Amino acid sequence: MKAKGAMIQSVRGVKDVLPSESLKWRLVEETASEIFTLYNFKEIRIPTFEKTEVFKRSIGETTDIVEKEMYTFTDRGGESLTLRPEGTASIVRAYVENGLYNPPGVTKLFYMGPMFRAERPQAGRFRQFHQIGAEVFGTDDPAIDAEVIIMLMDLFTELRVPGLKVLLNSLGCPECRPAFRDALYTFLKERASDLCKNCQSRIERNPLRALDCKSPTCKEIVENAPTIDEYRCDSCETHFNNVRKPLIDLEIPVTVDPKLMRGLDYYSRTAFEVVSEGLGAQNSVAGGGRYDSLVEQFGGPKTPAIGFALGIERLISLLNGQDEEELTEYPDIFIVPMTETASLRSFEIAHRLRSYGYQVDRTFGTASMKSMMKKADRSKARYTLIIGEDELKKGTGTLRNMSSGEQIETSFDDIADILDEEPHP
RNA sequence: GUGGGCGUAGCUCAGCUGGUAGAGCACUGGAUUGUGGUUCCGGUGGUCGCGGGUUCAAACCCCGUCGCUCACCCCA
Repeated sequence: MKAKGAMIQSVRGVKDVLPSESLKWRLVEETASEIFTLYNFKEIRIPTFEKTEVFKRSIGETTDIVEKEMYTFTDRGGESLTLRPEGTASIVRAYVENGLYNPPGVTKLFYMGPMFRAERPQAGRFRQFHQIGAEVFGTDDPAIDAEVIIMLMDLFTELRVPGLKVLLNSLGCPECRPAFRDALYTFLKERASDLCKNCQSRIERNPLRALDCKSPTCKEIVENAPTIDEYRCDSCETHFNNVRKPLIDLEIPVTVDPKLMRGLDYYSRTAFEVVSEGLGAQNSVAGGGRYDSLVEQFGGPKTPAIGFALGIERLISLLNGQDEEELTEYPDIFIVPMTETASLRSFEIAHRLRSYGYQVDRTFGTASMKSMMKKADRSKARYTLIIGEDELKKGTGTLRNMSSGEQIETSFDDIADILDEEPHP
């Protein structure tokens, strides 16, 4: 590489999706869109950045995301804007702003796109990453909680992702959670000196999070900590049971995990996470839960809601080694024009074949026949159409079947018919 | 922000106790005046991440720096 200008690298933690991967992305996005449509979800497209306030108000001031992970900048008018670190906040803002609660009823929305968090990158974690998410507004019927989880698992099943399980918990509601929180607080406070530094600071800020600390000593201590089960009110308990029942009936691999907490402040009741082995330390492919007071916080009418988001990069890494060849679309026909005149003539032929829906490519530039055939071979086209002096005189081309090596001379008008007769492999 | 590992050809990597660079793949030409995939022969391609130090001599040792990567925190 003779570097005249120094190479410019991409920003840390962001990735290019190269052609070798992009078909998998399309498969994931299209499949999600199809499955969600089966459940009558409608797509919503929201901006990539918002007023910073949108995220501060929804995600919570003391969460890591808001405290240190947001890409925030000041625009020309002096207003603080932020590249969205997640989708739900924007969806809620859009739901309220556009009055989607009218007419009243259930609103089912999905979205996909990039999210931004200024974290240190590692396996399965990027600064720009992509999520597919879905949100349902307007009902707290546990049936919708179950439906949303079933829909998510349908997507994974359709994509044939192996070895997933759903971790499920209910975080309680504003009625019962405070009591649990207090109990946990005093429990932790009494043992503060034995906890790791992180958990010590969690006691005041967000004691719930000490429950899924990975430090061995904390794990041991927390083993005997009070759990939400003991504090859930009757209505939360019933709700939780009714979320679980349909999942069990449909044999969705659900594990109740009383220690499953959510990092973001807005969750209540149902919380779930879909985890996989083989993702490294970041083993969660999707996460979601219920947020019954967020719409109100955004100035809308009291509207219960539930949603989830899945990480596209993580999902795709679970797809690796699966059917990569099958996904790729190779040309049906590759044209090798041997002269200038042939090159000109091939425009017309290629154009007609494409209009019939065939994928067509050709050589560019001058090269030996041998090297042009090599290019044809590498394109993995089913057929090569050779057009040289002899053919031009007769108005024909030589059509070569690249797997059998058979070739026939054909008039340009008949090529499409010949391709049609051959079933696609 | 903290810690570990790693930066050698386009890619994957080798390079012993320091002696001024190698393989495979890829690319390209030929064997085969208009025919690819196999084989054989040849060729292009490297300021060994960058800067400094030690030394007669550094890809190799030392210091710094940048980048990548994994992990912690946390999350998708």
